[in-house]
Amino acid sequence: MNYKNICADPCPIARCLAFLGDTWSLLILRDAHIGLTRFDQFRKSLGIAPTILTRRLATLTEEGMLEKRLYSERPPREEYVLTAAGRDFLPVLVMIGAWGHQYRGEGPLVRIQDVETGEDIKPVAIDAVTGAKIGTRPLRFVLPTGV
Amino acid sequence: MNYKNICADPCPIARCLAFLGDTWSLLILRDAHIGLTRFDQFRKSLGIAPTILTRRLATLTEEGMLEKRLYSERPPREEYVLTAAGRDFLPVLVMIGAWGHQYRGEGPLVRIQDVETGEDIKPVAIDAVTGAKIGTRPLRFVLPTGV
DNA sequence: AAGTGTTACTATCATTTTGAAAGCAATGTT
DNA sequence: AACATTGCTTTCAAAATGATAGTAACACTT
Repeated sequence: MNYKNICADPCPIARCLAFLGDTWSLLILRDAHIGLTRFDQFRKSLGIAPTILTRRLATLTEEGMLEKRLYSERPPREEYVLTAAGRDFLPVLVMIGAWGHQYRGEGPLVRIQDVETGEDIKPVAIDAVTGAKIGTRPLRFVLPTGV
Repeated sequence: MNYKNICADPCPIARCLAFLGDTWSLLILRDAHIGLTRFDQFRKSLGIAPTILTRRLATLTEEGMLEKRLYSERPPREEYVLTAAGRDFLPVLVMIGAWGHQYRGEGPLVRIQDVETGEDIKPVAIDAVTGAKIGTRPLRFVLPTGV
């Protein structure tokens, strides 16, 4: 299975992992949600080699998670800001964090707070149709008809 | 940043990506949730090289997402089944799928149905404290005290 | 009993990706 | 004029990945 095959895969999870399935992309998105926008901010935060960072930022931009924005004309400088699609990825990061909190929670841990209440959030994924927590009712993965 | 550093990272997201940040691990977990358990099932489903599959299954087992179970004594044969931690990862996969459905939804797509109602689920991540959808209220990432 | 099939791998080696270090371009600052 | 800042690119070694072939342990069939 190569990149092209994955993109044509009818599974929406596979389509995401086609460009997010690597060591850095999700961490870059995490940092973007924290508020980082600039090349050197990402580089210092992650300790990532600049070659790789260039490539990842380019991919995330092509895939519509980030967009470049000129923040200085002289000298010309660009930063990377989240698009609507990138912002809508937050629930995924939050759910990953919730899992990590439960199963990899030893030692000091970053927490996510609601700014207004000042309390740690308790992320839960539910099915809006039934209102049930995901995982409490049996689910079925359905292939598209005619495949 | 290397593997060890990531594991010691106080961010629960980073701790997950330390062992899930690659092309295959999350796809293997997806297939495990669909019901696959055997080496050749994963291999055929994903088109992954057996060398890599061996390594990924071993890592996922070490990290407590899967466990080996003997399903035949003669000949000795083992399969890989989800642990509680692996099952609790479902919300993450579902949220990734929801994002992919919204932003990579062209063409025929796998859908996730509630078995009892027979309807497609509509996954939403909420904060159980405020009841608000994640992304509708400002959040803050808080470093552990004393760091 | 010999040959064939099944399943879960391992061995080998070429290709691809990653990573570390240094350097560069365009400019502001002193 | 010299140095600092920022967003990269170049170079090359090291590590990961992938394709192909093969193996081990057995069951089943003829």
